[in-house]
Amino acid sequence: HGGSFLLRIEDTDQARYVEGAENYIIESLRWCGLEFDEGPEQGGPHGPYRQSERKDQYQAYAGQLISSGHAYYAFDTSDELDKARKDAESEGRSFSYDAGTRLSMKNSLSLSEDQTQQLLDSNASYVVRFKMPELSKLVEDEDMIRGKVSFNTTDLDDKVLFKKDGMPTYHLANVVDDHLMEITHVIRGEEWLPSMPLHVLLYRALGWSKPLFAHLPLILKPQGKGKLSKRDGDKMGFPVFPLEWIDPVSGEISPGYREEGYFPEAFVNMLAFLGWNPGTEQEIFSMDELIRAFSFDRVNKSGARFDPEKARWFNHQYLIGKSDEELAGLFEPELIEKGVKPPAIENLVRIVSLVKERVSFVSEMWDQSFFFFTAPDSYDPKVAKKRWKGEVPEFMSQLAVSFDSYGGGWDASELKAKVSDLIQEKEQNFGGVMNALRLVLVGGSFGPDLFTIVEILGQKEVVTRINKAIDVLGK
RNA sequence: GGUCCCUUCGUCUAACGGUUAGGACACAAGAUUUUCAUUCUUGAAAUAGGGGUUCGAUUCCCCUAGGGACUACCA
Repeated sequence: HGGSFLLRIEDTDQARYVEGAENYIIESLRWCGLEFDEGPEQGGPHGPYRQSERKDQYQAYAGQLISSGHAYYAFDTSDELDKARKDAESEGRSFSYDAGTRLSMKNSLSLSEDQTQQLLDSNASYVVRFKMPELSKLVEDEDMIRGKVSFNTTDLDDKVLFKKDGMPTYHLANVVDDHLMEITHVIRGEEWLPSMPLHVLLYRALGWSKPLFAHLPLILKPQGKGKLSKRDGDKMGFPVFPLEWIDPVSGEISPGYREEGYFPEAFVNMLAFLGWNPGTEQEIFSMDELIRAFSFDRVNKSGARFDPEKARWFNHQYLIGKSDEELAGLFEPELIEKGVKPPAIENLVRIVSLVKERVSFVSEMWDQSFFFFTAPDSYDPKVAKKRWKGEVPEFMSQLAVSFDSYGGGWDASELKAKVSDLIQEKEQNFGGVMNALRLVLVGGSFGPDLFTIVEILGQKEVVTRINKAIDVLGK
């Protein structure tokens, strides 16, 4: 839409302050490629960007709401509120601080003006509550995703707008800041839908025009009931956080998509398709394509179950879309970590091209290609039993001699022709020999084209491996 | 419990009154192949149930059921 993207930190709950959380949010957005134009670090015309630094404004607006009759002081202690809740519960009802109960509570509506003033003067702690209109009134608003959504004011309660610690609640801070910071679109999770009428009423009470609302569907657990939680990821082995997070207090580590080896493009693409689709059969979208294709009318209303398998698939798609050179660059550090000296870059590029189709993550390339870098230290016993028998060991030693004395061009097709001739000459079974040679070179029954492996390993190494296998597996 | 939102293959979803209900993931079978994968082909798989409205409902309305969210001086 060509607008500005502001990052605002909603840190009005001082009790829940977490060291490093703000930085984590910023780093996560950047990793995803979501660049914001204004925020706490770089500043901008709508600052400050932390609500804790905008504290002064909220009190003024709370005061304005009180003078205009849209809000009131409440002096109830938390003990008194607990008691009211308990009393209601014992009668089988649930307590709601609303038009029906507010006059029996301790607030500037039930108290006289003098009493209220006295409490205020004596520095009694108080909160400011929104005075929900008591007449049954329909609050309707247009949600960009859900269309018309309606609530009745008689079902709504008097929410706290301003806390006794001098900080606003989300409801007040969000409305005030969105107005002051000229926010045009409020796009948030569906869990906020029940708060929409309160927010609409607040905009009206303050005499402001409201932004557009869009309530997005939630991400649900892969199995079972409810929305996706960190526990589901731990249980099923997938991350729920974009970046690894280490809790500064408990030290608990939550894995991240970045650390698991997901490409940010794949992560964003996967997420974009949870609850939205372009209406075409295209599934792989770059950030630019996503920006161009996205529209609210193609966002679904119902929650979307997260599918870890599909997430893997997205990563696979991006992996095979990358150049062999780029992947080789990403794979090289893994080799060093495994204690392997990386081969010449052109060889590594070639190896990568052979295995990229087979994996979803760079980290999986090692399992598919280790035999290019290090001789197998064991032979799959099942394969050995099946393939290393009869005349095979004898033929293998002849093959070793033949490879050793080979003086022609060392490339896959020539070698294949040469070995085929030898097989025919000695009346061997082609498939049987191939499988045995594969066992010798890679240690099992897997891997890309065998003669390509032979070519890449080189004359000396191939001979060494054959002789080693004869030693280990016997003649 | 109350309020609000939602409901198409196992999962993500397409079809904005007329389609043999389409695609993708996962699954199964077959083909290819020197192995394992890849790839290709094929298959199985859905309109929650019941009422309306209509010539005609996946599509519009109502009820039921199921799911989800909220119900804090948290966001």
